Amino acid sequence: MDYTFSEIEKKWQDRWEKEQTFRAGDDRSKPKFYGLVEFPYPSGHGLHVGHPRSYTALDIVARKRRLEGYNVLYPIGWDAFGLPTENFAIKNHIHPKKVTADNIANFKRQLKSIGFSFDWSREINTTDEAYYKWTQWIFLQLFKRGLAYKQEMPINWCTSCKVGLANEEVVNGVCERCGSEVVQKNKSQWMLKITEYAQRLIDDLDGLDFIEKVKIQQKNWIGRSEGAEVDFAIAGTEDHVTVYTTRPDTLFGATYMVLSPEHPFVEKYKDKIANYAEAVAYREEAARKSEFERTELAKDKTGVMLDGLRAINPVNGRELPIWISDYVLMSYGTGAIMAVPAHDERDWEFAKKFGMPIIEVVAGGEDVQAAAYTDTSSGVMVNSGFLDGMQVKDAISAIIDDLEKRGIGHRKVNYKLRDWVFSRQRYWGEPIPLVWCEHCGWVPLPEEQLPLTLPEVDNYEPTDNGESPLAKMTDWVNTTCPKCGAPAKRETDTMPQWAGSSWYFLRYIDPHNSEALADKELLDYWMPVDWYNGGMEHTTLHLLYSRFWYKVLYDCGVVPTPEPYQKRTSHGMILGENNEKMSKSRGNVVNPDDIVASYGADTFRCYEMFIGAFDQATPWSANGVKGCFRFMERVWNLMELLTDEEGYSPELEGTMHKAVKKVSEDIERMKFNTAIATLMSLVNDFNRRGKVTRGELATFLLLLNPTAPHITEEMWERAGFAGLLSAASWPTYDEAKTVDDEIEMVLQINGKVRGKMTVPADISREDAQTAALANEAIVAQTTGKQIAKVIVVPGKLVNIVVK
RNA sequence: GCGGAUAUGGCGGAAUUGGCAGACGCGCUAGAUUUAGGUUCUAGUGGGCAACCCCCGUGCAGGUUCAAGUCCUGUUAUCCGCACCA
Repeated sequence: MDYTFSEIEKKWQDRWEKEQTFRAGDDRSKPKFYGLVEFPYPSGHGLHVGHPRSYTALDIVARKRRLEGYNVLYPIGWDAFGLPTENFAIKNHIHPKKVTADNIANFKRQLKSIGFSFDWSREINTTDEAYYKWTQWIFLQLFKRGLAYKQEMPINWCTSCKVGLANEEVVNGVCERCGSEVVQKNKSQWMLKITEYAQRLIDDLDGLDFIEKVKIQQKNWIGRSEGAEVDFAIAGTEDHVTVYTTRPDTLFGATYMVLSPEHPFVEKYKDKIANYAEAVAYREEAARKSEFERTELAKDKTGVMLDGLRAINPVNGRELPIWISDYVLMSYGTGAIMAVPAHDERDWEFAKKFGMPIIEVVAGGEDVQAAAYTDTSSGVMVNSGFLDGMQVKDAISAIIDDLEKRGIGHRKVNYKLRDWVFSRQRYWGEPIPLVWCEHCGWVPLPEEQLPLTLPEVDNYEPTDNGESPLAKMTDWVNTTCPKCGAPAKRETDTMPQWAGSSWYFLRYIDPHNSEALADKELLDYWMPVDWYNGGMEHTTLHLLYSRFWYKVLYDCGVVPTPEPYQKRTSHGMILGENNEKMSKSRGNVVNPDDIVASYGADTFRCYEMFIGAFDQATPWSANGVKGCFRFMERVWNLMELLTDEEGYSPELEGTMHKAVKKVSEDIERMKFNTAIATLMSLVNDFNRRGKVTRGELATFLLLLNPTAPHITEEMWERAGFAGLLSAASWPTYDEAKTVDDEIEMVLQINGKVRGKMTVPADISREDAQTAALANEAIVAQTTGKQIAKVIVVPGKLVNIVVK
């Protein structure tokens, strides 16, 4: 009988939809499982083969959990606001709303063709008014708690298109579209105070089951460092400049100071700075560079010494020259550093280039004139007054105590994490629900006026002065102050795409609620998300942003737990056949539709899981897909080997119990490739023996079902098993039956395999040693040699050491 | 630069604790079946050797150990992220 996968898959997909097989239930007495995957951005390119890697993995987990008796929530939706849609709309004169609807329809068709067990009744879309009403509501909570504020921030500005650009749209310092120069332009932007949550975002990671690299990456991104702020007096003034340093112990080694080119002192003391014009020119040059370029260590250090401005080292009264240089960033610390070239690589390079003195203050390294001595953990202080002779650790405490006593410095914890720039000068995003009133300042819209909808207009193209396209829509912009009733203007910037995706997992719980973002009791039942899988590239932005929002909602009493995701795992990228990232320009893109059409969804799902280690990048292979298709055919042909015996036959009993154990454990560890390998071996065993019993087939179909749901349902039905396979129970195994009575032990001489012997599994050390020494192969090779030692590893091997 | 990872046959990968390196799949070779084969089945397949024995073999160089893909030291190469892409 032919394996007619397209008919079979259509049949079961229709059946599941009709019977609502995968709808999350209301039975709150059952244990719940909330599995989450990152909802897609519905781009015009359609589904990428990378999406199903994540979706199939958690689909397998979700299906297994249902078979294990859990009430499972496995939802999907659309993260539909965004730049590409807006740019496509502008270019082709189609409204972004229409573009979005078309793209979603296509994505939905594709996802359905793969047979994911999503609860489609909970589908959400971040661009729906009923959805973004609550995105706006959350923003208002942030605003009311003082976590949203306005600040001048630089944006990328294309001098020719006269439009703000995303970093991605800036390629080598020029505009991606027109090739013109891009400069940094200051604009007042809404900011969210994620830094206020920095410590909690670090601390609360401890209780979570996140893969270690995610935790490490988040911690490094937040970048907590302990150090001190120290005031350096400006010579000839009452003023001082404050620096942040993690190495206050090296204060005696400071030989100059460096300010960020944007540091306010450059303006403040422009009259004292003889070469002010040169400094301004340098600052303008720096403005053209991205932060990435500026901090690159490999590049040549540049800078300008401020002629006429000098600082005084508070510990020894020495006068220090003040420089500006672009490797010092205004956005970190205080925008000013003390330079200790002997013990900091960047300072050392700078000092070498500009002939600044290098003074050793920690002894124990090589010659500091030849290279900076930075890892000073075993060093001892020298040339440092009262610190001399101390260990670095003690010196840090001693110097800070001294500075604090004198009132010119104090301990300070800094975070690399910066506040979240929340404004976008774009049309296709959530409007920010605030009104500017001359009398009252920024006034939030009353909650009953939400959602503040995006005006439906024909012209959503960028303005030529850097304002959002909404700024041109005067009917919409001009309003009255909700507080005093005077004429007022709406905020015209919109929210970034991150907004809608920062809380979407909450909406799935109660997607149609018009009174709250979700019902409290339902939140109590379903939260936290039990298992969230997504890409590593989201670790430092989306994952951190959504943890931040969730914590704010927790502080507001809206959600029941301090953390949203109990478990976070991550999948590797699928590369093109040539081992490069898939992209249109490289011509190595694989379309999921083609695979489903040629081989079926089950083969596609199976291959996506068999392709390689789940957490690692792997190239696509057309031949690999064929291999999985052959596996499906061999599975299908098992029907011809089916006998009417119930249960497992004795010769395969151990194999069956081992397979159940292996597949069950492998799915939990996301070792999908080895789970499938086990199932392939099982089919080989059935074929080798020329039959499969009903009991064996039933177990096999259950184990394969999460991976290949259609073919297994069909075979389940044809074999006459009761009900839907999706409603059956996951098989169990007997640990005792996974252990063999007899095992093969390896015999080694000096660590090299020289023979094998079959012995009872529970053989004692002594018996194993005796049997090994009596073994023919061993006797032959040990005769005439002296046995120095015999090592027995029970159940594994005997190693005989001879001289 | 900072941060995160990876390196095993011709290829994707396997090897939960240090204990038979190469499971499973692809590809390849030979044979069988088939009107045909880009179908299916059987056997073989890390390298060296005619062959058993044996020797070599997990990026590279050292080390620890009865035993190292796995642990330690050093080193090289590649990939991913870097805050307005999602």
